[in-house]
Amino acid sequence: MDAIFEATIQVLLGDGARRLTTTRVAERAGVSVGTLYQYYPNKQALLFAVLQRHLARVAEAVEAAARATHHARLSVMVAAVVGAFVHAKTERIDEACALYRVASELDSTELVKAVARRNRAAISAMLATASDARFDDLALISFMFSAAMAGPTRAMLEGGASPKMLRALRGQMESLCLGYLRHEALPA
Amino acid sequence: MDAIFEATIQVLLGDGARRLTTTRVAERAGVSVGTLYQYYPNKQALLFAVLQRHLARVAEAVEAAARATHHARLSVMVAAVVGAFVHAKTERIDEACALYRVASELDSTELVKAVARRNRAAISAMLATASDARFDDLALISFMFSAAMAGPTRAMLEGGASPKMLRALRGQMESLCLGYLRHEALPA
Amino acid sequence: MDAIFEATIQVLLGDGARRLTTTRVAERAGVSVGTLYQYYPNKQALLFAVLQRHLARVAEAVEAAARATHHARLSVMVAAVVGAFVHAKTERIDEACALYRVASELDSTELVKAVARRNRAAISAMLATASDARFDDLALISFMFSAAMAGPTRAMLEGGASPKMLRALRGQMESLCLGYLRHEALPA
Amino acid sequence: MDAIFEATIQVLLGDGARRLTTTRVAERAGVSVGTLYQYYPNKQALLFAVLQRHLARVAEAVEAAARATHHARLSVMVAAVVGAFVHAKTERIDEACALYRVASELDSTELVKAVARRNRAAISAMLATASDARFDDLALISFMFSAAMAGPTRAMLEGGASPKMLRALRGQMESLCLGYLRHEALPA
DNA sequence: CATGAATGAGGTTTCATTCAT
DNA sequence: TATGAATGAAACCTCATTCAT
Repeated sequence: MDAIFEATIQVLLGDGARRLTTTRVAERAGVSVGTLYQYYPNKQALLFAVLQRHLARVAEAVEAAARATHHARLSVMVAAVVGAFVHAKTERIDEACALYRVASELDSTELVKAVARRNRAAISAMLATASDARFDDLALISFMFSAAMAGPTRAMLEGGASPKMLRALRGQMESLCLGYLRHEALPA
Repeated sequence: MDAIFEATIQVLLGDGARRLTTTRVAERAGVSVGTLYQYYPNKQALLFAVLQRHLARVAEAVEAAARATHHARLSVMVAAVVGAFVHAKTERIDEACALYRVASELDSTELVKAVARRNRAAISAMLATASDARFDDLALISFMFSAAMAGPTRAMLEGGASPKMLRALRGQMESLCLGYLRHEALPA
Repeated sequence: MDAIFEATIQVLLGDGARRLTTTRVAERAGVSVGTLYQYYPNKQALLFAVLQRHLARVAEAVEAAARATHHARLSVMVAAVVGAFVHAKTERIDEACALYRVASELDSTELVKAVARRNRAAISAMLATASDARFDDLALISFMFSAAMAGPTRAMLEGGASPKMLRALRGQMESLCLGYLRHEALPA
Repeated sequence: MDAIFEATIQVLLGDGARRLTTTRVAERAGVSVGTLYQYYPNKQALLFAVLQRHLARVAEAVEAAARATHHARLSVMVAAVVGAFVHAKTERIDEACALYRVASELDSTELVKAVARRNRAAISAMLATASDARFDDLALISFMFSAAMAGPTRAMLEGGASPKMLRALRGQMESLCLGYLRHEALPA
């Protein structure tokens, strides 16, 4: 049920990860605990599902942006991917923010890794077709690219971003990533 | 007591955040729970202390590196700060890794913010003296600098870094940060 | 419905008494829980019914055998009753086995007592007509007779009877009961 | 703690197996649930321990009686073993009675089998030395002997034995077992 | 009649914390 | 000061039962 999903995020934000109990989530969702357990076999499964949906959305956004800019110039690629990433993370800013707090409660390592792989694959494929640059170790470079987007985003969300900074974020991240890629591009 | 400190990290790494109980920590430390409670008034305080020590170390390393390179060129500054950051995080790699897992158990936001401020202040002060560049919004730029270091480091530690990547990390991070700063430097 | 009956026994055997839930029984029976509750007002009633049918069958077998051997000799009586008892218990060996596990879940004392009374009454009436023996305290003797049959049968079913022992059981039980009755018969 | 032991039996008798909850046991024992769980890691372990102590006592009584009558005559052996068994079961009649109700709640099959083996071994060893009888299949015969004691005892305890019957039980059981053994003894 | 999602009381278990020794 | 048994609130989860469809 979708109400349970939303309730989980709300409780996470309102009460914190430590106060997130199945009972509280059910209450907030307006259902009984029993009902919650009919949809999710246990607490971990619930959190896992919430995290998964969020990560999947972000990954899809990145993949779409990457696919759409194959064969473009670096600056276009970076603008597209960074834009998609920031937008996906920011669109449901509460969700993203809340989920940083559960990822560690959870055996989510595999899930996080899998999504990270997906992102890197999309980025690698994209960069390989750049019209104005060529790269040596695409695995390493796409890893850095991803991490370079994740770092400031996380810092911003966790820090309680000021509106001004949030607006500035996208431009700065483009600068960060583009600067890096140009620095690492093989000499023509 | 220092044994309690170490025990906390060991338990965190061995059993995970969910299994970290005061009794288990005391056991691992070779003392009784009662003793543990004589040093730390409650579980949160213990975790807080552990997190604080780690963050303080990193902050000190960054501050020292930043102070040492006042008036130097950008590339020297970046090399120093990135080197100090990576070294501090990597030196006690288990500790760093373990602590990512407690941040959520804890109302550590304030602590994390405070340390982040410290880092940014040090970096701002440093960048203001760069011999070969000048910047407009130092607050924003030092924020991005910090976040650009944190992102790949975290990704690497959480992902179970391969030795090869770990070695490559430092160079890549220099590239990332230096590329960014040059891109953002005001035209001479 | 008979499917519910069978399902109950299957669940009991397959999953144990602790795992026997109304939902599981309904599922196994291929109906919905709601339907189950239209046939049995509650879980106890279901178990009660299953136990009752089993006990009734055994009692009927014993009664028939007893009635059929009125006025016969002791050895004939014992052979008939033991044979009927063992056959009835063994015919649906899974059922018998399963039911030992619910007796405690259930306030079945009264039911068990009532059936025991029925068995003893039939046996008493039979023994009173033995052509070659007379007894003093028929209530006591028929109690012992019943219990002497029940003991080894239960031990065998609960212990997971080896085929060899199962075959031997009937002869041994005749020996047990006949030896007892002859020992207790009043001197002619 | 012994209070928990006793409380378990009392709750079993007073409230029935279905009402036996860890909370209730702790309450009755005058301790907190937490304390209960410091002595027994879970509910099953508690019940298991109670059952085990009872069965061990009975087995010890049977073994002692059997050992003490090696080389005696059958009638002496039977009197000793039956006497010991009935006494052990009757001494703590409430305990014995209560335990019939948990044995099935529990994965006690192995325990029960092990104790049964112990009893049969003791009885076999004893019977092998009888001065006035020899037997063919001692495994089978000791199985029947044990079961012949268990049957009436159980029937009596479960049925709510009348004092008169309880007194008569021992004599009747001797008669039952002795009659059987004589019937099965090989011809001299 | 049949269904099965929803309910929620109640069971088991954990664990931060205290305090008498 | 150190100990660790005792505490009990509170978490997770189950499952008999109901009732709108």
